[in-house]
Amino acid sequence: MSERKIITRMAPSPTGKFHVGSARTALFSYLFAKKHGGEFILRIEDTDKERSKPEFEENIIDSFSWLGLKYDHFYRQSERTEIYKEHIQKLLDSGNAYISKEEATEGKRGEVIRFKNPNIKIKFNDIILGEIEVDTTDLGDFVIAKDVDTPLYHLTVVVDDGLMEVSHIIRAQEHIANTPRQILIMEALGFTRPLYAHIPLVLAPDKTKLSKRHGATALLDFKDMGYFKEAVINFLAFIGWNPGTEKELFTMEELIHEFSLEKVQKGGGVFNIEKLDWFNKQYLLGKSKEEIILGIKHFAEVPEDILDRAWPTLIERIHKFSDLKNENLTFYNSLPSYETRDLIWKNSDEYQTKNYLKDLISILEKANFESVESVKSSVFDYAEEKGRGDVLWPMRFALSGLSKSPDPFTLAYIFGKIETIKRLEAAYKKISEIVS
RNA sequence: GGCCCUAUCGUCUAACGGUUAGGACAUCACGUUUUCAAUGUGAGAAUCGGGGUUCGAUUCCCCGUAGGGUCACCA
Repeated sequence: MSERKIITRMAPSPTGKFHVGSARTALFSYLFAKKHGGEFILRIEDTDKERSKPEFEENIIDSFSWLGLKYDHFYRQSERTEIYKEHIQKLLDSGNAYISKEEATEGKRGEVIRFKNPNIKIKFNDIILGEIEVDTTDLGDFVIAKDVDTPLYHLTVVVDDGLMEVSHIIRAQEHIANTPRQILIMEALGFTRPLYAHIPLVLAPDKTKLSKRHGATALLDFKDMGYFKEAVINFLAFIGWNPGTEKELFTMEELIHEFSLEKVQKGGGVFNIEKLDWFNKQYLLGKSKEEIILGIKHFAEVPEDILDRAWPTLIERIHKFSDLKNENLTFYNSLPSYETRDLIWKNSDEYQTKNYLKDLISILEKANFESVESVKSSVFDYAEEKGRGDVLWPMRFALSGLSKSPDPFTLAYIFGKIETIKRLEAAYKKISEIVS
């Protein structure tokens, strides 16, 4: 359609932590540019001196770098005041804007610069939504700057998109209402009109726009919770877009290759954290031992020496590393404390259990602890003979002290012979006390 | 309220006029299992309502209804 070089941009304002919804917008913008061999711009919209904060700009930059969204150009609007000044003057000179005397009230100045609204109908063709027509009369003569040195959003956006030759404005649907007035300014300034693609909103479970009041919404919170960036990207890409095939797992490269604005949904999509967890689990399963151990160490305290054997078990029941915090893992570090009676399986009794424990100790003293399987094979015949639950439950309980835990063979393998025997002996001693 | 947008399982979605309306997440059941988890198999679950157009509408049009966005000297 357009023969212009493809240039997209993400233009966040540093007035809060970078949001997952914004991250999704940035991702789409990035994917589209890269798919077409174009450029992607990150532009910090910090004209509001009161609300803009350096730490939020830093948060935006960190967010981009975590996700691996590399931008080809970086701008900061606060450094472009002269440029805006020129254009405001141009508008003033051409009669498209004027200095307006206002009633100076609290927080408002007595003089602002307003755009002279021609009161026409503006029609634009949104790539996702189709044709949209709005009568700009309702907009009135809107304010574009407080004074020549203090430009406001609509003016700066138009000037920058024009000067930076942005070809496709890909932004959230909440900006639809802004589009007509920006087109008005754009035409007054003589810039080439870009193409628009307003992408659907990311919604909270209550179907309203996702915001701070809906729990974790800052992108980097997800990093802190131990989610993988691949999972977050994959998940975010699937809110409002899908490839039309049944493939669900996509790398960034594959997304770049497959992405198209035509397949973007019109309506908003709920941020379904359970699906994110599922994506994360898929990526977790594909991670290297080193990466996994690193993640585990970050969120849980498990003795270094058993990690080498315990890691596959530790990630079995989690979706993301922070889930480890909800697991009871203290038994890995020290001898578990438990009620002696809990050692006894269903219909078994303390006398039998005591004997099982004793036999288990002698069997395991001769056992091979090379693998889970070798432990299992040494114990299993005995367990079969006496009753699986009767033998295996006390063995597992002696090792973990928990009614829910990994199986006894795995536990024994993780702990090794010495620690395993030690725990079984402790259990034997406990049960001996109530038997005698 | 004005303006604008949207509408398929609970959720993310497929279908580009003709399908037993497909998949995924979640849920449930069953199998496996000493427990939990994992895993395997299977099940339930949707076209907002009403009119058209058409031989035929999830699909196209209109009207309702519902939901959302936006109405700053913020971005």
